[in-house]
Amino acid sequence: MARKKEYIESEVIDKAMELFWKNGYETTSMQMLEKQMGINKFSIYSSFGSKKGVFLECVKSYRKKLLAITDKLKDSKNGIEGIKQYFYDFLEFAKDNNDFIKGCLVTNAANELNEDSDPIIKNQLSNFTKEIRGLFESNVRQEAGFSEVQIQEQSDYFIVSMFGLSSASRVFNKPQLHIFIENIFSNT
Amino acid sequence: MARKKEYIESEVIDKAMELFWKNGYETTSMQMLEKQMGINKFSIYSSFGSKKGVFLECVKSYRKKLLAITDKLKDSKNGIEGIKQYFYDFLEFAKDNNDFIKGCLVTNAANELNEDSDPIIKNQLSNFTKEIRGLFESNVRQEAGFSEVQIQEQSDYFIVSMFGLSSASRVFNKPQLHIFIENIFSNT
DNA sequence: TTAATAACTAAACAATCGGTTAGTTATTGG
DNA sequence: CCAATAACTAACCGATTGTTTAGTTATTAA
Repeated sequence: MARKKEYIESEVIDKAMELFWKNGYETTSMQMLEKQMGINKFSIYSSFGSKKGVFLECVKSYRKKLLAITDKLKDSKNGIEGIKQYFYDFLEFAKDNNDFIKGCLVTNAANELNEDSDPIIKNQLSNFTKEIRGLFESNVRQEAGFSEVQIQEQSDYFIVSMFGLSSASRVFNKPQLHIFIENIFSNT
Repeated sequence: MARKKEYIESEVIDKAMELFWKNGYETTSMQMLEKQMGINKFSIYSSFGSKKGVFLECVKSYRKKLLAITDKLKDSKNGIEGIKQYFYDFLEFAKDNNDFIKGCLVTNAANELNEDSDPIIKNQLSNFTKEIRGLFESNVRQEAGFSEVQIQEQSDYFIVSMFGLSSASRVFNKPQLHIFIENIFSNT
């Protein structure tokens, strides 16, 4: 019927993901995406429609990759200790080939947001954050003696710590981030 | 001799600061700066040389404004309790007219950084972070029973929490951020 | 009053932004 | 083998990026 695609969409998305992860949304240009994905603009636009389309597809793929880690968190009956393990697993997940810790793709992008940001992207990132928060909540709930209010407080605290871990990775090195995690969980 | 400037440099810098604070470095354009500062490109360039020049001047001014809060932290003999107060003071400092919490100008900008970022900006932001960390350290040192290693760990923990507070402000509201602060200090 | 100086306006600069499109190349069913 | 179809290349789009510059207006010392 017609010519075959010379690339696999899921593969080029994972390549694009690296860029968004490292640089955020705005700083990543179509030119950079062309180079990194190894295909040209036409192919990118015919496959994903727009830059936003590429990004949202990357978020989807990122979410999928995170599932392996969050599944472990979901299945663990270790309560807050399970969350701690999640933070360590996440740190491994979030580093590139040079041990540079990229933080969380989603929280990095969330940090770019302001009142005027694209509502679709805003919504996607917000939903993602809520999803993780829900996982934290159900784990905290396993712990004895917490009221429903305290459970929410603790979960939000862990979410905010995740943000901190993410932003701090730009300034701190890996051992320091490990100290950070130890400190987060030192009072539980 | 010649015509007088029709603006005061420190005043237009403070106006520019609002933009960088809210939007970060990249997203803030010269066009936006012109409008917000109330002067045109020529004046901006003749006063500050470049966009980078404007930004670095903003960081300087931001640092000055923060001094009022850090001075309180420096003079307090309340140890970690003093740091807690600093976090609350900072939260007040970091909100705009609509109660939107902008986070920290410096940590917001730090979050944009990657390996390829401008080394001058990178350095300025890193120095700033170190300065705050130093303040935290001297406050933690006031507490009894901490080893030198523990003092550094605690200080880094507070710095990272500051990052978290900053990034999280994009997603959370003010009451939740207050809960976050309470949680940070609940184990001390 | 006038010449010198500096701050102003506004248009333009090359480069890049995200996005499109005309024309060519490869694949496949009939 | 050939027409139909879709993926490719590459030039191009208008808009915007940070930055510069030519020309005008205001100020002041002489």
